[in-house]
Amino acid sequence: MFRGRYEHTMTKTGRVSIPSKFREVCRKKYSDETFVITNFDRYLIAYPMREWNELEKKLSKVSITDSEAVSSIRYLMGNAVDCPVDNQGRVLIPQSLRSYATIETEVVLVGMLKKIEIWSKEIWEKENGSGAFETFIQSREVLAGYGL
Amino acid sequence: MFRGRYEHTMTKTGRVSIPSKFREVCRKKYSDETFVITNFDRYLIAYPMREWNELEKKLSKVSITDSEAVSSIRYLMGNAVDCPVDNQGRVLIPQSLRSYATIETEVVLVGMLKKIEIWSKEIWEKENGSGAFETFIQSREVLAGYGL
DNA sequence: ATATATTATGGCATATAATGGCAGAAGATA
DNA sequence: TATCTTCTGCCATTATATGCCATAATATAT
Repeated sequence: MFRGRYEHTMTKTGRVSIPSKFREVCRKKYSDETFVITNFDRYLIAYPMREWNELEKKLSKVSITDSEAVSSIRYLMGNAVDCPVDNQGRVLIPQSLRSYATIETEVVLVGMLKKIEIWSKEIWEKENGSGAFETFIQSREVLAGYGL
Repeated sequence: MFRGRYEHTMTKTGRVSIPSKFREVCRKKYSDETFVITNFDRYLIAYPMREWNELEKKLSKVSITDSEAVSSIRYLMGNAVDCPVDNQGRVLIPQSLRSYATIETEVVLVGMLKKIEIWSKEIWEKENGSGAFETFIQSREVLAGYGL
């Protein structure tokens, strides 16, 4: 599982190094080093290809006549991009996703179990900077519902 | 599976480049680079030939006595056009389909699992532009019914 | 502490993608 | 048959993506 937080810088061409611990998870657990990256709220989510394929398998059962479901699929699939990891351990994040998440140079990568979140550092600090501890203390009881 | 969204421009002669990632799916998964394009809603759908054949197989089970189904089939089949991909990776979209989807120059291509949607950029932005995320959040529960 | 390996990242060269332009081929129309 | 239109192949250009090498920083081993 992916865990931990890393701060990396993006090159001018839009490439970001995947932390080596994450790549190790890719090799050992998924024996594949390709991610599918999509935008979410104000940040990006990178799924290992296998996890993404599971999702697609479910989505492909949806009838083309179910227009509400189709438009959700259109959102998910339309924003998804294959991002293979190169020999230097980097992915190219396409312009569209960069501008969506307002990523320019400083990037925060967060391991989130089966996927990775990619934030612009600026937005990360706004939403998860100081105050994150207090928020955690206040809302962690909800985890009780999951056996914690 | 086809995924991702691309904005391309159509030439004056009505040719549109198929994104290289889509062509790669054609080669690897379908080992064929011909699409069948038909109109659907206010946009076009391009099926790889093999997927189109599957669709025809299902449609051929419909009884001629089911006049409602028959007229839907007539619509789908009557507008379907074979569109081979040329050496530059482009397809010619016939005039009839272009005018149906009001495509003039700017085109949005969306990977939708086993098929591709082709939108005029103008209509795309009206229906899927800003606010798409909010719509997605609101309607994604429908996907829960499919095990997501 | 020093040597060695690994990681992150910048820079550059090359390949590929997208697409405009043009010319000949094929087909339609008069 | 002559003329016009649309289709199709090919070349050229530009921007972007990709591969590779170099370096600096960090971690690991001896």
